[in-house]
Amino acid sequence: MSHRAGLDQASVVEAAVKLIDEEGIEQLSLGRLAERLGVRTPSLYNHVAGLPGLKHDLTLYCLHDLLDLILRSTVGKSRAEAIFALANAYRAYAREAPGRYALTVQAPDPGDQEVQALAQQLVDVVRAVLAPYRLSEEVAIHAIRGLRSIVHGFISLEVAGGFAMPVDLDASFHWLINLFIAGLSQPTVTGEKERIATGE
Amino acid sequence: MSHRAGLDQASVVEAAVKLIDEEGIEQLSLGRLAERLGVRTPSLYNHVAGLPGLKHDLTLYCLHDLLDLILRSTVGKSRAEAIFALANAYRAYAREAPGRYALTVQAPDPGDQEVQALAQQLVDVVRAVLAPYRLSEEVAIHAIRGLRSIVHGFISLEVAGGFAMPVDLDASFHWLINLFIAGLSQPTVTGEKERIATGE
DNA sequence: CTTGACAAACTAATGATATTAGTTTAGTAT
DNA sequence: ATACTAAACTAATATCATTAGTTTGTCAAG
Repeated sequence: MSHRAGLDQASVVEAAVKLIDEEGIEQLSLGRLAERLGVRTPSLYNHVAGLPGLKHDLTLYCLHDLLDLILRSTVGKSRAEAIFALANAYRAYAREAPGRYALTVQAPDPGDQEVQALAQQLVDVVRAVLAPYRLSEEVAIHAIRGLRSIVHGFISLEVAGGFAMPVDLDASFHWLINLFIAGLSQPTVTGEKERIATGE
Repeated sequence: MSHRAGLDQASVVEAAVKLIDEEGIEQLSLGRLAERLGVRTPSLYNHVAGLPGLKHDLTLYCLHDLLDLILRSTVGKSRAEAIFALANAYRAYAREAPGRYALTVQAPDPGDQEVQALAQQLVDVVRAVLAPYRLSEEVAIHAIRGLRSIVHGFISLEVAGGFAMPVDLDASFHWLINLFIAGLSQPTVTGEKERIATGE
């Protein structure tokens, strides 16, 4: 039975997802993956374009995964409820599958149309969630970037173990999202030009 | 002149800093570093404890570097001015030296006292900058985590090329920091609401 | 001035890793 | 049955980190 293991691109990518979920993203190598699949390393080249190709395929897989989760979490909700749902879904994904989350954040090749399209769809969900606040086009972009920064920043520091202090992480996350939502409803933040020095 | 290159730990670490500044963190390898120093790879083991040891030493170097910059940027300032100064200094560091910034953020080994101490000093600067807002101990921790998340999240997405839209990044960053500051002065965010509700 | 110790550099070897080239073979279509 | 295709293989190369053991500057003590 050593010949014809019956692999294809999907089964290889799925095995890789299992590997990073169980052993972490840093343990991902073609050798380990081949071992799990009962196959020699070079055989994988029949299904993925080497390690870079595998990572690309994995990124696509995880972006789909995450997009699906985010969509499900926010459907039928609006305003604060939707923002909390989105933020919590992101954070839950990163906690459950840190390896997969890392793949969704890695620097996308600007020339990669598929990845760009999925990343854009994620941005569009954030945009839709913020739509009820009726922000100007420019402020809307600030807010999209802001919410992504907050969520990603908190999650990164959390999974990296950057928060050592003895205060509940859920409470801190909730507090921060709440601060963001409060800011969205404040005219001084959302519209009028501020006059605070940038501190050069 | 091939023997006795006259290296020591400091010169090796400094050469590594130059390497990651010029070629990026992903190009850091003992082979490349040795080549730059005109030495064979194993010779580096006389000065650093392999690649992990080198990264540890580099992390220490960069944390010192960043802490110094942050301290200088905020001295003599308070409140909004100090927060903007801190945030801008962080962001400037990450833009000028992405490789070095990445080292300051990588997951610290909980057992590493030196790194822990420096990370704590950075947190203390943030705490000091937020002190004038007279937050409760718990809210202060939320705010410290929040500001770190915002700054780190924005910077990460920015250097990863995650912001593709045609709106000025400086303006978005400024908007977000401004939102945070506005939130700090809002009773509903900082926790006054509960105290009022309990009749104090 | 010689000598010996130490440390800095070396060579050589090992083991992971990714990758390519070329070969065998199973499954399928003609 | 035959031939094509694609999936798997073996073999080889290159890069990287690491360890072991060896040579050789440098410097200080006699």
